[in-house]
Amino acid sequence: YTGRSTSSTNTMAKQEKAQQAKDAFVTEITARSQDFSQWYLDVVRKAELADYSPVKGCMVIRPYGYAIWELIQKALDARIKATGHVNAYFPLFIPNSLLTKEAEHVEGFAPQVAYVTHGGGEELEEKLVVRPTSEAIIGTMYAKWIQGWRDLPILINQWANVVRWEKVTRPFLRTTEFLWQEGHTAHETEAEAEDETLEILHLYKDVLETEMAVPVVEGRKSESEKFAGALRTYSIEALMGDGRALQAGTSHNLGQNFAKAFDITFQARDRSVQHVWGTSWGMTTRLVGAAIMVHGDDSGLVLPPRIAPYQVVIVPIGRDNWRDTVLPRALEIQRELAGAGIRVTLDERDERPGWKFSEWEMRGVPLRVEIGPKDIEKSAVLVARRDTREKHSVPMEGLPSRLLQLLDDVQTSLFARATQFRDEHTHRTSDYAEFKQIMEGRPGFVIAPWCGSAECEAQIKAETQATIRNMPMSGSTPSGKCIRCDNPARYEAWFAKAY
RNA sequence: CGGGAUGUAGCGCAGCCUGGUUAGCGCACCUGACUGGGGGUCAGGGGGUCGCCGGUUCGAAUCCGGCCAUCCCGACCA
Repeated sequence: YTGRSTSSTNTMAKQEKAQQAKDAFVTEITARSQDFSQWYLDVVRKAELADYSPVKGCMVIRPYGYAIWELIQKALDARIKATGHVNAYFPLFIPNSLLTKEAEHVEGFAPQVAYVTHGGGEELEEKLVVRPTSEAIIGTMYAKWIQGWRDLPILINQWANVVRWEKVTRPFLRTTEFLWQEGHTAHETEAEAEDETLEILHLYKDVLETEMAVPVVEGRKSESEKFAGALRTYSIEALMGDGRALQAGTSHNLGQNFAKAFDITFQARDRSVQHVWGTSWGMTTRLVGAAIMVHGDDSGLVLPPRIAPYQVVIVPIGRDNWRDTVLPRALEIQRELAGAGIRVTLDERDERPGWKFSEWEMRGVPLRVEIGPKDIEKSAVLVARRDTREKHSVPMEGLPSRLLQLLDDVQTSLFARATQFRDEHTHRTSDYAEFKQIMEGRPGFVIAPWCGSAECEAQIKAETQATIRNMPMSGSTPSGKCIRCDNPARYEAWFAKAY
């Protein structure tokens, strides 16, 4: 932000001045096209979504950012409950010995774990792990709670914070501490666990697409990318505005791995004693980052109405005594809209209208209602859309239903726009030279045949920085050779450079 | 964790190289007035242990060391 003109002369034409002020503002947020990463950080800070704390990698989620998270949470929680799950809460601390019970699990998480070694002024006999995820503690409890097949399934979710000591952090996308929900279920059969894993995956996709207007690809993770200790991991993957992919949710079929490590057994219908089949799945505050990076533009945040803390902002406009003439009418409209179930705020601060317009645009409010003397005369208001920036006069009569309809339109068109962008940035090739060429820069997804070997996967990553995001279940089985080697292709894999 | 950069008021910066009154500027903020349909004008005002700790010096924002945090580029992850 370079600041406005320091000149106090009145010689500058009014228009010129306005333009200069506009330019000055525009520089307040780095242009998205110019530096996506800096743009993202600017939006997070200027829209007051989050702020840095004194602890490395730990952010403060500010009220506006938290409100977005709460709306995502609410939508997700409702779906989790509607599918028969219940919420509970497990402890933050896990005895180190429990984490180490599942070999792959501990190997995967050990480097990222924070420990508590002292308490009450004394060194602890056994250090405590600050949970990076809760399989260990929940598995331990399930072992106590499950005796016979009638105790199954157990379908528990928890909303919690977890800590992973990340080397590189970014607000929302990767923080040392983050908020999430983690579901942990136990089942009688392998098939049931697999059904559960996929049901949740579909549920996650629905939340992203319906609530957040973010299109995602559902698929299975490769061995190297799967969750530490899982049998199979599935994910939903979204494409950000800079052409990089973001894992937006994961669902794991744990098989009997954790059941065996934690002795979670039950007596089956045939009287035999068996280990349960487990799943775990989670989505995190990272989703807020996804919403920013998928929909945002040069002016800042663009929020899909369903996760917008304010869906409509009313900006009163007027002369001299506007507080007496315009404000009462604006308050009336606010009440009317709130009564129709619209999340609405009225900006009655003593600022100039243009200033307010820009501010609320930066904060991504989907619709702005302007009301001034001219509108009152016509018994109408001006409605401006954040996504298209169109501005129309709309009669006050029937305003709530008209706005509800517009909010739907915005939600739909944001999804359509994001889907189009994703599709335009999804390529398909079976030629490695072409693959490498496409992967220069930030192209989005590249669909390519893969033999399934970890070696090819690692080589491709080393040579192009691209990783296998997942292998969609809907993908056809390819007939030719692997993109990199001469072995027959077994999977259709979606590659991308990822966050 | 390696390579690079940065840290001075809420934000953006100057000052540092060459140590020396009371640390400066723009925006933002506060008070008042005029204004008000895309970031307005005038007048007056408040706000800073110069990231933290230590060293050198008569004297440190400035020189030296350590630490912390942030950003960018790589290796690891939601």
